[in-house]
Amino acid sequence: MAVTIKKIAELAGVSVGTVDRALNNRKGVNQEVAGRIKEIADSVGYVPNTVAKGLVARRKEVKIGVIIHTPKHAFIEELLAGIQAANKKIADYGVEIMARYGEGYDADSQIRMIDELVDEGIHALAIIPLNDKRVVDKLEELRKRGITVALMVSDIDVDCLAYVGCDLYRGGRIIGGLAGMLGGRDSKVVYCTAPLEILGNVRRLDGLKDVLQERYPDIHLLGVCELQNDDLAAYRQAAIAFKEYRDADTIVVTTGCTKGVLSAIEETVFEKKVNVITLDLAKPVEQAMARGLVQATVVQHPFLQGKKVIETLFNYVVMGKVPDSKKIYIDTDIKIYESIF
Amino acid sequence: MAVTIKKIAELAGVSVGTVDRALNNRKGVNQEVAGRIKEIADSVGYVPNTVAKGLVARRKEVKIGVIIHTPKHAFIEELLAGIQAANKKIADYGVEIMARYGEGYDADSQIRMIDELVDEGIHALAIIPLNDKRVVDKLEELRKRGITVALMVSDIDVDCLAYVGCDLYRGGRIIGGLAGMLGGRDSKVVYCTAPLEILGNVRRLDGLKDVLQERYPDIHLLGVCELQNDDLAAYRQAAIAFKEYRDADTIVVTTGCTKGVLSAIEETVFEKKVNVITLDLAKPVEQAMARGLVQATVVQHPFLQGKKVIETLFNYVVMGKVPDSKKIYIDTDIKIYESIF
DNA sequence: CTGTTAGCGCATTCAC
DNA sequence: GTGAATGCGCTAACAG
Repeated sequence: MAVTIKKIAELAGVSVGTVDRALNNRKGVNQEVAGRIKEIADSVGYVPNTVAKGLVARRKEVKIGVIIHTPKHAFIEELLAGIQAANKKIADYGVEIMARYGEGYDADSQIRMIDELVDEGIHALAIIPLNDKRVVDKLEELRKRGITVALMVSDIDVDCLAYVGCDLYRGGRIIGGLAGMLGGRDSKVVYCTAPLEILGNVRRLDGLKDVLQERYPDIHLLGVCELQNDDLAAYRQAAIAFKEYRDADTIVVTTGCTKGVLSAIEETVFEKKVNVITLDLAKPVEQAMARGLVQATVVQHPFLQGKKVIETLFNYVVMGKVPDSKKIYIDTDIKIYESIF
Repeated sequence: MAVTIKKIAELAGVSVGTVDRALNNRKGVNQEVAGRIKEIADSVGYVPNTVAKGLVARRKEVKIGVIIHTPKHAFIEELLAGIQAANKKIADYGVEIMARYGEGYDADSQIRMIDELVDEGIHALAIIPLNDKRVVDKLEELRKRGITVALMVSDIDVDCLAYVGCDLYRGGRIIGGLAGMLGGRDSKVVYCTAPLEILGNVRRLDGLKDVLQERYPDIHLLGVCELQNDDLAAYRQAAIAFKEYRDADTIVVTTGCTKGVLSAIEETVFEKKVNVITLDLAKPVEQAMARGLVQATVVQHPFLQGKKVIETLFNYVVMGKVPDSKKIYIDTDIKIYESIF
């Protein structure tokens, strides 16, 4: 039987109320008494019961805001599923989640959403942040107002509770490693990326470039195509680009809209057979893997990312638990045909 | 504010006790009343509060037994860490974990451990089962006695709550796919495996063979070395085997004791440069990756496996939640140099 | 068959 | 500064 505040109260010869006040550093306790209580708690190895704490927490409803300000692709759907899963788990603690979606990469619009949620009284916010000074300032402002912020999916430079998501720089390195492994030492690579307004996409590209330079100096990065997050638009842009890069033998696709790009690849006549490396595991990618077009895909576990952001915010806001690290990285893994079929 | 049994009691014009009895299908409730209560609960979308449930559960201490009957390698250490992590999370519910370790692959010894734990009054058991009829029978017996059993790491054919672990057959397929990807269509593969008393190891080998047959018919599986789970012994056995397989160009190491085998590889003069594919991410593997000996490693997330088994048992025994599936598969992923460095 | 109540461990409020 | 009491939602034991 684990030790409770009641037992500590007995041992210290005080009431549970005093123990509670002492252990949680609340005001209104004699310094000496508080010290003695803490010592006793320490010596008996007291650990507060999170379940009971949770039951109590239920009394004040907590609202967590979510802002996903990017087109809704497979990745985002999975992310949302993860958020929902976490929500289900913590609903019993009286936590409510309020989500806002937006398309495009407009900082003003993102800021408007933040303000909306603040008006609705959120206590915490999970956001895929645009890399814009105004957004940074706004998030700093929230922090000052006591609203806890967690970044997800893409990290930017702002002081907040934590960033939860993949290490995208490493993701880029892994892609680079795969390119080297599959394409050989002197292959020619074309890199397709989602818009670089999302800083994570920039970092990923950096990772790739660094690996190529460090470990595969003979690989030639023919070009970088920044594609719109829309299947048709991406298709058109990619089709044009690939004509220019006909001597490519490795194509990397890190956009959310793989479908259009994959079509463009299949319709382009390359000089040799191309290896294709993609990001995540949407249906189009699976199908392309099935028919041998895609050799490997680098997965970022969006479901887990969504689940973890909410859990992190919940643990802090409701349970008072500070995350172990400011960077909560989700693994970046590699899947091949046999991983799925 | 979510709906509680109290509110349902009000709506139905009965007491909370009756609602509790009705919703949990306990005896001693009028059929009609029970039906009405269930209807009301349904219509208002009642979801029991797991936190409150947990607090109550704390009154009767629950014991979960753990049997790890295999040498303690890095994989097992991680598995244990996962079990401990889960334990920490559920200690607040009054759950205690009692672990037993054994070396070797002796079914009698494993059965003895099971009996010991049963004598100590466990309510549930997580076990890495040996594939032996007597073990199967013993586990069936536990089930009949009302002790919930979950298998971990290696699946065998016995009716229990669930198997939690990787799909090892798929793991074998992934290894096969990697071998094909790295070694080329006509490479020569040597496969080193941990003892085949653990059925999972057999399944993994099956997966590899099937993939080679289906997708890489020209790859030649030179030989299968069943190595002991002891670094020195494995080293000696492997060194002898590799002399015979000097024309190999791909070596797969799926033993827990990679260290000995990796040394043996480095000391053997192969006819060409060999690609090495390993299992999991122990220190020796990392180091070998760093110096370019190992190209890829297939990871099985032992930490997660351990965490998940305990959570699954807990959810069933304490919270009454039946797992969604009898097979709870943990992802099998691929890591390369850039995944780590 | 049904209602009432105590209590799981903690936080909070109100007395003192 | 401190103690006592109440309640979070649920289960179990006891009363009726």
